[in-house]
Amino acid sequence: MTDAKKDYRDTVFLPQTAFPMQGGLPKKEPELLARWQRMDLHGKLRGQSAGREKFILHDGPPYANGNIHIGHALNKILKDVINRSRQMMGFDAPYVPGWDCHGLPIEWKIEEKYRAEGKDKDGVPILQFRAECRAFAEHWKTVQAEEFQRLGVVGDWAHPYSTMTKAAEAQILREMYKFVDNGLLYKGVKPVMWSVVEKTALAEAEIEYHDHTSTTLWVKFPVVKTACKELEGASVVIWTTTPWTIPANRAIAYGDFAYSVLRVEEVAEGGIAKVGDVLAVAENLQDAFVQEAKIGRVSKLAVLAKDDLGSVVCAHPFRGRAGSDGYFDYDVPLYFGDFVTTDAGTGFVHIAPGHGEDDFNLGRKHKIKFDETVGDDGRYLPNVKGFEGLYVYKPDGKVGEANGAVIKALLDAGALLAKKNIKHSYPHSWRSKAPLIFRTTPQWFIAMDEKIAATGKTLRETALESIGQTGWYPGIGENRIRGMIESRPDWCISRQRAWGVPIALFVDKTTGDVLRDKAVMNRIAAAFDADGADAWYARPAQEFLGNDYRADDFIQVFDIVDVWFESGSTHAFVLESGVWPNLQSPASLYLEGSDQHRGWFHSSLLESCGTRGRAPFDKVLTHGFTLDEQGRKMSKSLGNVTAPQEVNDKWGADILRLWVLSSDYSEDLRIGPEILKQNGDLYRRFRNTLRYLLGALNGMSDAEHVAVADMPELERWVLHRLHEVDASIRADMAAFDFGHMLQTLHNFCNTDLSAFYFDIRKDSLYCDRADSLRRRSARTVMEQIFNHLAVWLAPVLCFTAEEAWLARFGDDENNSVHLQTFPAVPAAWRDDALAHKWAEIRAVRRVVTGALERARNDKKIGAPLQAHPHVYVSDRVIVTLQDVDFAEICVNSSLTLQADPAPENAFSLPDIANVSVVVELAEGRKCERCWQVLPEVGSHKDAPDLCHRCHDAVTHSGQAAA
RNA sequence: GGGCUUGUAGCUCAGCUGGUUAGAGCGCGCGCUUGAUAAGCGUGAGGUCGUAAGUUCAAAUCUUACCAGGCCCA
Repeated sequence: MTDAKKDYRDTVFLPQTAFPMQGGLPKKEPELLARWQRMDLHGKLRGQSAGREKFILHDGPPYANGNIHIGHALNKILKDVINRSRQMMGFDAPYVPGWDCHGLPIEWKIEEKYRAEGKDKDGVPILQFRAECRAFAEHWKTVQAEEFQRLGVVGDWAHPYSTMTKAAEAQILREMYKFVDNGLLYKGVKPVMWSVVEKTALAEAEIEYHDHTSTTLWVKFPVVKTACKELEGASVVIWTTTPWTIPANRAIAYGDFAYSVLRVEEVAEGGIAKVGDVLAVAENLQDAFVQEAKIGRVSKLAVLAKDDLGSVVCAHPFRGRAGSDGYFDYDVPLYFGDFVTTDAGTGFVHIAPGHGEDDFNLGRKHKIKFDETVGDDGRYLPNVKGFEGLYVYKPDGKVGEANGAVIKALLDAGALLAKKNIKHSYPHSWRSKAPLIFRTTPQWFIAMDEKIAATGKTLRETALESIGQTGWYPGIGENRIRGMIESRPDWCISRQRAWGVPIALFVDKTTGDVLRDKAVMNRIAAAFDADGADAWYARPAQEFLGNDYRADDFIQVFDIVDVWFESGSTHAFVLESGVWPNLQSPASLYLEGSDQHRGWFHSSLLESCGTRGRAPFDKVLTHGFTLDEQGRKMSKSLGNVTAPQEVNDKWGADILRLWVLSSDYSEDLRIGPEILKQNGDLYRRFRNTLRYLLGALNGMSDAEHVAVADMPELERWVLHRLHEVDASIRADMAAFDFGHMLQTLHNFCNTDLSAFYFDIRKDSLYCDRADSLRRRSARTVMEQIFNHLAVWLAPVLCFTAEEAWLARFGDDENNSVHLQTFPAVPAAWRDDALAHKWAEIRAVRRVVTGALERARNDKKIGAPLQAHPHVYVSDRVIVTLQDVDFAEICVNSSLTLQADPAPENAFSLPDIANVSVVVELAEGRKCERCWQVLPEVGSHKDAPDLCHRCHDAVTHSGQAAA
């Protein structure tokens, strides 16, 4: 033959596209963001979908006090994918992002700044302080908005909501007034951690634990009433680390374990017990007690169990005390407490409901009456007769006289058995470092179990009903929030703080009643409309009260409302307000981390049930938390933190989005370098599929289109798959099952397209004449694949799908994949019989590829085009395969199908019966253009290296596609 | 300590109401291709289903305990 073979590369239609293989996302994504901004994508979306059925995902507001972390990214990405997919399913899905701006963490930041400047918060005018808090929140709101948008989140970023706007503050107040109107708001008391130095309550996070030396006491409480003979004339022994709480004692708690009744037979040196005393203590603490109390010898009279103690009533050790005017003459009953342990003490816990959490709860459970005993300055109040005015802690934080006075009184009463100093961990103020006390304070509550006049139901009942009417995703969320609502106490909505919305009420100084005058409340709310909540601090009380009342007769309430009440009211000042006319209430969906069963879902549910009688949402979806690759919590000290900003810069936001959707977000999600790399690989498959399609569609025009009926079976099978995939992923999107959707899409790209359809059609695409029916059919179908795939991927890979879309349709600024809806799939594409047939074809093909692999290992062949498989199958299968070009399907140059019995050495697969393959070399020479090995090559004098097809194609090259 | 919850190949996930040798994709090894080429195709090796008991003819799937996580409380 000729020496120099002709190079036919230029006559082959190789894929051509400007869409690069490498994403370069960190650089590309900001460009696309700027483009969306320029073209006002969000505005176009809204305009385009006006009038459609609405889907309202109401944003739960993040707290504006720092950069976003990976958990924020997870949350916002998930919301964005849901919004985008609903939009593309044909809904109008407007999204208004929001921020939670009031609250303690921001106050702390400003206080911290003051401390650094040597200033004291209390010396700063409150309006100035609030202004600084506002500026701080505003700053972080701006930062977070940037960071969220970088993730590709589309929404009304120009008009977000926040809890600190005037309109929001005014509406929050109006929501509170609704609870005044419906009678659920009441004033009660609650024990809090109190600093007598700062005269303020402290939140959990403001408390530091340091060692502190406390005087501990063992004290007798004489039994005065009991059904248990063994306890007649005996005393119950309690142990306390806070002697000053003894005057506030109202009960004694016992546990579920054995108690001994002991008779003192002998007192050791220094002991103050008396011979003949009969004392009850927990059995396994009795030895320690006997030793501490310096009791020489005891005899055990009896052992009692939990049930023996239920009916016991003691007297307070100060009963009948001179100078107390009978103040202590009440009964001290015994109650079971599940918090009682035998770690230390006597197994009996003295209960002062005003001075401890467990104490308060037990008191509430048994409706124990009690007084406030200690004032905000740390002194006993006047009602504590005989002790009034004594300091528990002095204003300088030092121990006051109260302990000493109590100990002396106990000694006088003969009730003290022992005392001892111990060093233990004790709560202190983070500011003054002074020790704290538990103290009841007046607070505002929303009642859970009072009937609302309008409905005749309690808030708890209404909330529980609403839970049943809400769709919970995953379903287990319902159990969780139901349990919480069933068991929660009344909602304490007041805080003694500065940065928030004041509970703007007036309380009558003489009656203690809340002023419920509509005119006054309206004036206050109007002032909030005009000036925000600052009005409450800036304007004189008389201005609100008008001419009907005198400011001197009322106490103006300066407590602020719990921030959970604020965010629980977002449905009112965002969805219902009319400020965003796109929105409506109730929301279709609330979506947050599973911690919000206790937080935002919970407070929104209660707020809305109390004011509107139903939940503000139809569905609630929760996601898990982000952990590192080992499933551990992320922390700076472990060095396992993945920051979204870093992922954006290294991989791109599309990879982060892919990570969210490829994970099972209903559980906790893991993230780290390996998982990101994996998602990078996953991404490449999607990107390359789009890229191959773009390359294959180079120069495609409508003139090339082929009617479905005229297409080869392979193309019609692909259309069937499009139909199938479309149905599957629409169902997935509706059910928020994006993991399954992504898997379906990935398998489609991977298994159906890349490894099967594209692999087979490469030959036709590259080498057939441009006007051939086969090639035109392939391009017609590939156009459909592209149009579907790009749109299917758009909610998840919002940047890449757009990039591909523009590469195909031009970057006219009105153009965007995000303005598309999922294209309709003609029902005619579905062909179950064809699908069944092609499933069988692919099964036989697997045996062929297996045989080719063995031939390759035997060095018999290299590329599949060198091979000519002899395929031995049953008559039935021959019928299946006879009207398709099975050589083409297996990417071989030629192939023989035969129904003969297979030779001994034929290749077969265990799971595919009656199919065996023997691989031979294809006969003939390699066509230099299409690389098929065919006997005909050499028969054309003018082109001795070409097969018939290629000769024809080259001869008619003028008709080649561009 | 309590409530809810999770634990299947290196990774991300399927495995419904218990029933043949536990699946997929990725990654990894090997081979092919060099006309999707920092790509494509084929193929192979990976799991005592957290551990231990129990129920059952039969358990990843049911029960109990334990271990290791997570969220929310205390």
